[in-house]
Amino acid sequence: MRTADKHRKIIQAAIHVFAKKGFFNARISDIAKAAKVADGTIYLYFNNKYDILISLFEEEIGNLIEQVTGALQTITDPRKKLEIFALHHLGLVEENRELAEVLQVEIRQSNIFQNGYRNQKFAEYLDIIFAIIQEGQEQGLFRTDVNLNLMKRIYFGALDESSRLWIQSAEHDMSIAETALQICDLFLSGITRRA
Amino acid sequence: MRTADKHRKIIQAAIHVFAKKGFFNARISDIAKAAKVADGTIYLYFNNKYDILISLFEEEIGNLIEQVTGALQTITDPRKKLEIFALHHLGLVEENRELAEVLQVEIRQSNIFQNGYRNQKFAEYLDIIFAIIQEGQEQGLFRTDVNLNLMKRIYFGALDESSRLWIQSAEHDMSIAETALQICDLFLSGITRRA
Amino acid sequence: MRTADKHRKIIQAAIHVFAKKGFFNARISDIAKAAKVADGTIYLYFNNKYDILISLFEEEIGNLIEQVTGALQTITDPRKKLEIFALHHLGLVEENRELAEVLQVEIRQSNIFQNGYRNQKFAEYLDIIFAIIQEGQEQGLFRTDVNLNLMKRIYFGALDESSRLWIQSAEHDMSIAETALQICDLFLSGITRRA
Amino acid sequence: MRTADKHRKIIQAAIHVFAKKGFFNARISDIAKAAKVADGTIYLYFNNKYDILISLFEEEIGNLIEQVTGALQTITDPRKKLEIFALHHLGLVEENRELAEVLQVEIRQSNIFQNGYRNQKFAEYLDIIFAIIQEGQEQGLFRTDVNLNLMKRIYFGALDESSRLWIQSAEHDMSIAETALQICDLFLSGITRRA
DNA sequence: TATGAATGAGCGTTCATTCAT
DNA sequence: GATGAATGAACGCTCATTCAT
Repeated sequence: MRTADKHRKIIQAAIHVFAKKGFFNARISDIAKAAKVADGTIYLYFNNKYDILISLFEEEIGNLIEQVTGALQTITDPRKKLEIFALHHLGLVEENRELAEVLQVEIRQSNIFQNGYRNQKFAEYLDIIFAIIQEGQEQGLFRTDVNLNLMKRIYFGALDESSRLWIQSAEHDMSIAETALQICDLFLSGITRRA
Repeated sequence: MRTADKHRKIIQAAIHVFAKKGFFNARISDIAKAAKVADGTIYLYFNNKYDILISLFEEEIGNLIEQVTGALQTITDPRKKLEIFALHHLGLVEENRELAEVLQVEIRQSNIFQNGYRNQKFAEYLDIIFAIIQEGQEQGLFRTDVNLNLMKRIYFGALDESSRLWIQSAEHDMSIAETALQICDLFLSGITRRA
Repeated sequence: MRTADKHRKIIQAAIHVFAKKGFFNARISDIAKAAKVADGTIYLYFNNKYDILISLFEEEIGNLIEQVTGALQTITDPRKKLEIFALHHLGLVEENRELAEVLQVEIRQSNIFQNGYRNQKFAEYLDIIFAIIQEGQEQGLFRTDVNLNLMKRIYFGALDESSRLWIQSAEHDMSIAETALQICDLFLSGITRRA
Repeated sequence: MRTADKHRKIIQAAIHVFAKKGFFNARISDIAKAAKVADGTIYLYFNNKYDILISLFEEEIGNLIEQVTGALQTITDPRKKLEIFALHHLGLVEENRELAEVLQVEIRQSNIFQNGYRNQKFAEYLDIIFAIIQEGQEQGLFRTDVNLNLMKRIYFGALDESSRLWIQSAEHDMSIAETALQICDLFLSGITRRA
């Protein structure tokens, strides 16, 4: 438990530091200080600086997946499911803004790791959208004339870019929930099958 | 003229190197080698490494804006305009894939510069979408119940995330143009005012 | 203690390297090698290269001041005090020739630091002479028709230039102590009040 | 003539720049800009950066020697000669303050040139004092119990340190001429042979 | 001669990582 | 396990010098 605690503490510290400075501008000593451990201690829990980022991704997106999946469990209407997803995805900005920033910014950098690391968890996360839309298509609710993988990306892209807008703006016209609902509404209007 | 040439050559080299390695993993000597100039020569044209990235952004997005604006000039239908924008935005992936990668990845990093640099050109680029949607609203074509700034971001996010998908994938279900048209179609379905 | 040791070790190494090459020709790696530490270690003890020189000045002149002040403690005759000062000042050439060289050469460079660093310790050192002469004047031993600050500088200049002569020369007509006594004698003859 | 002119112009510019920044902090391009020539032009007149400093020394001290020697020509009394020398040496601070600064600061750095350059002209300059004192000794005016080379250095050191004081101070108790006279008076009192 | 763009060796400094305690 | 002092490879940037024009 001790070990798990310290691992957590370092990840939390890393989220804080990466959010503020970005991965490359962040120093191991910054993270160590924020985690209130010695620099060397970090290397008892992680192989290297990149490993912190990878672990952070896997664990935090894993959590997200769990939460979203849990919230979707009792829902049957794919349209409602898309709404839940949107509320959760944007909700992260309020619940854990720093994590949202880190995931948004660093997740993109396919070349952040010069080795060929692929973020499997992120793919899983996107697949939640994929499954929902597929389900809707099967129920005859959603259009089938647009590529499914593309729709998945469109929805995610819309949500994520809006999330970034929210983070960057000082003032906001709408609440984060309202934003999520509008995006979902627009998307549903777009993908709904019409007579 | 000589001077402008070398400036260009260095920017081109930087696009190549940043696309491959990312800004932080890129070395000045990598760029110099790619541009076939000496390391020191780079500093005759740019103040520092960050300045290369900033210049790259401003110039290349400036070019994009010019091209898109030019292509939109003769079009009157806002729906057609959105299509043109999509074709151009995604078209960049084919025309200049490396530039597309750099703009996508590095443009996000609000904290890449620890000073408070704001990418004015990028805002201008997004405003093209804003203006089109606004025009459509004024003509009674588009919904007005969704926040305009949000719609702008939704469209851009959808396009950009799809662009990223395209870049990352080895094989593709559709052509880049087809992808653009599908995204536009979906978005138009979503934002179209209905009786 | 370990820490203080290494600080000392680096200062000693810097004295050695600065004496041989001068501040600007000296390389951090030269000092590191002479101190038998890694280059980076130096930056655990000093902010930058200039800081090494500043610390060196402050500490070593501080030591000098302590030694001279200690030696003057029991003396009452200002004339004897001037002699003691001369013996100490020139004595440094024998005791720690490299330090003498560094202090002599680099101390002058008011523009060595492009920022406005003022060597407070050096002023303190000169003030020892000032106080002695002033005391002699009060006792009616020394002339009062020559500006006191000027006299201070004359004595110091004479001693220091002689010190430089000694360092530069391969062979010497007199011992360093004899030199000090002659300078003192000459100065005393010059400043003594006559009937 | 053209050539000599440009040579002069560069030397003058170097005096200006070295005085302000010091030899090592000075850039060739600073000197070129001050001389209103191109960087490359400097290398048509000087072998390298060190060569500028060496030439500057030789020429300017050569000028000094000429001037002082000229002024001493008609004087017979060695005491008067020492006074003339002092007035000239300190006079430089007023006539050409920047040159005075450069000569004072950079002349010391025996290790400024990592090769073994010896400043012959400076030795000549000091020998003027040597000759005067020797003459005074031969005329029975000056003490012979103090080493002649030492006396030379004492006088020079006193003058030069006073010159530095003058340069560094914002306000002055006395005129530069008065200062010179006081130093000379003190020195003469010190070296005068007494019954 | 004169220019100044181009060169590239060289150095101060940083910081991820190690390891003796 | 935990520490943090020490390491040293690595890199951005500078600037004396060169050379094509």
